[in-house]
Amino acid sequence: MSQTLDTTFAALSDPTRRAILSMLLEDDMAVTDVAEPFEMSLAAVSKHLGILTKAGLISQEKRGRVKWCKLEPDALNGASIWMQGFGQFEELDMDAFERFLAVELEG
Amino acid sequence: MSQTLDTTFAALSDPTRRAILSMLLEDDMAVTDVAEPFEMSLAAVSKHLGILTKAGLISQEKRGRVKWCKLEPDALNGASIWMQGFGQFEELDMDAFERFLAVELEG
DNA sequence: TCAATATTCAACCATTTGGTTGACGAACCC
DNA sequence: GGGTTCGTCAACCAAATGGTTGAATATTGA
Repeated sequence: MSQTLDTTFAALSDPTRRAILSMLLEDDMAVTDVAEPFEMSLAAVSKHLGILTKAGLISQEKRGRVKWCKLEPDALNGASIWMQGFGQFEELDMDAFERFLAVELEG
Repeated sequence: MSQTLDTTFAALSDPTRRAILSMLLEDDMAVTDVAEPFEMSLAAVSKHLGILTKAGLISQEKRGRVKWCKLEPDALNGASIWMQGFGQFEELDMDAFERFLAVELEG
């Protein structure tokens, strides 16, 4: 359990990986398409996807020669419960969330 | 902002640091008392406290020769908003949270 | 069949991380 | 003043992290 929180939070601590999760919020994507906006090698993105997969935050399914990446938001439940214990956070403000994502994605 | 999420999630990815935060949920503590339950040097715990302080998750105030550590739960707001955007998580279940902490603390 | 596409693997590298130890500076108490 | 307690600093170490490149593996399409 503590192991799970370790890997979940560690996976979320990298901006590239958080950006990938945000992208997958829109729709499932192939590895090559996930990698496209990033200024790093495909192999590096593939590693990030491996870390996200190991953390359970995404799943990958190969169809033909392309591997599809899918967000698995339930993997955040444990971490969310843990965090919420530390304060009564405001109700989810969807506008605030989208502002967050906007700032994150523009770098 | 993204910088903040980096340091927040990175700070939370270590089990010792999460345990420290849980301890501080009870009450403010001196550095030596924070270190007591851990099987590592005081210097190591001091480093962890430095990381938590830099992430804004705790604050430290020196009174006399003892330095008091205080939880700063508001520092979790940003991360919480970010996470909640990925799924409509259940309402906070305090029992679930306490079970989490129990498992974490017993190792 | 053969070239192109999609993805990973393996080896390598620099930096960061989490820990150690020993010395040090401040504050307290006898 | 001198020993004790509180906490950090500095130097060091092993292991993990995030990136690179080049070769390898599948699958597709002409």
